[in-house]
Amino acid sequence: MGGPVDVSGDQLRTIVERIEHVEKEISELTEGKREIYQEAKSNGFDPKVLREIVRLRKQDQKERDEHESLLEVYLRAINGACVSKAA
Amino acid sequence: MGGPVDVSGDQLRTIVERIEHVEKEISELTEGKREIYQEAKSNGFDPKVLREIVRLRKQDQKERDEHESLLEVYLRAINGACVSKAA
Amino acid sequence: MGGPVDVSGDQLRTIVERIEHVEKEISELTEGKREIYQEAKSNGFDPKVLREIVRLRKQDQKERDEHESLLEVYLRAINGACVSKAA
Amino acid sequence: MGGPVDVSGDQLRTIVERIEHVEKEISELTEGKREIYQEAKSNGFDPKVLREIVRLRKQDQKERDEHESLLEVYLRAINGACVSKAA
DNA sequence: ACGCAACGCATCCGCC
DNA sequence: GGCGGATGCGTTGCGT
Repeated sequence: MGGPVDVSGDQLRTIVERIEHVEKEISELTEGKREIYQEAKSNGFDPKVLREIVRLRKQDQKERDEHESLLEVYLRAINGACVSKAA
Repeated sequence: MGGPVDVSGDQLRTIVERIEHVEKEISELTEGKREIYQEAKSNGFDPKVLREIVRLRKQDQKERDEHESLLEVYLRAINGACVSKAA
Repeated sequence: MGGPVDVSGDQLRTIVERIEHVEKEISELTEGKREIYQEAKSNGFDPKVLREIVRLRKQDQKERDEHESLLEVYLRAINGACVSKAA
Repeated sequence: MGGPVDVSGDQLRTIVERIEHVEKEISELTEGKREIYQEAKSNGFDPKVLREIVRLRKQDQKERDEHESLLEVYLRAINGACVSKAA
């Protein structure tokens, strides 16, 4: 224990403040999101269904990405060494 | 300080021990799972591919379930009040 | 089937896109946050401790706010509910 | 194409099923755990406190002390930030 | 040993 | 004000 810790004090403070700043921005955006849902609801849209739609679209995209990488894994497994006894 | 506290004390102890017991069982099973993977690997199976397979099967099942409940949501939305202006 | 449905369809699409947009912004900021932690770590800071600090400071701030508003309530009660800032 | 592949296929299927079985058991135990907490709650125990107790009992005393002192050092560094290179 | 990913936990918000 | 669901955090386990 000694000097280095003290030296880090300023760095530490900067880091923490940067994190806090970005977290503040995130929570503001989250708030904005909530307002969009509220507004939609007041226009007669069911928030639950809206969330479901958003969720599904996100998931579909993700699956597409995964299938791609999965394919890669399988191809490598076939070319490589999936099973030793079947070699 | 008197009886009631002691009664709660016993109950509390029982509860905590039950939880700890089930957690112990879980960690033992987790250990067993790890061993299965190890064994499979020593038999020449690529653990990564195995995990991918397990994961996919789980996901497929999940999706099936979700689609079901999703369908329900949509049907209710149609019968109910998804949009007021389009009514 | 006719106009009203299309109108709702457009509204719906707009809503969904707005939500997706704000979610994209959020995930970008989250990414930025991750990078800050990474950078800090590479400078020798323990991320876990950093997170703990951020968490504690948030909590302290919250308590401070609560305390402040409580104080305000008390002061207003004393003054007879006419002062806004305890001036 | 012939025997060996089929043999591997059977092995593979067996492995996957064994894994899925143990995972099923795990999730059932997890469910049981949840029920214990529910039951405790309905008997007037605060789940949060229960979890804390379990957590504390699990946690190694020594590690806790180390973590605590490290945190303290950091907090002092942030409040202080006084020295530049050697205390 | 590090980084990534999945799981479970704690918190928060909306609903009842 | 309690409850359930959704979101974000933290932890643990896995692969590299």
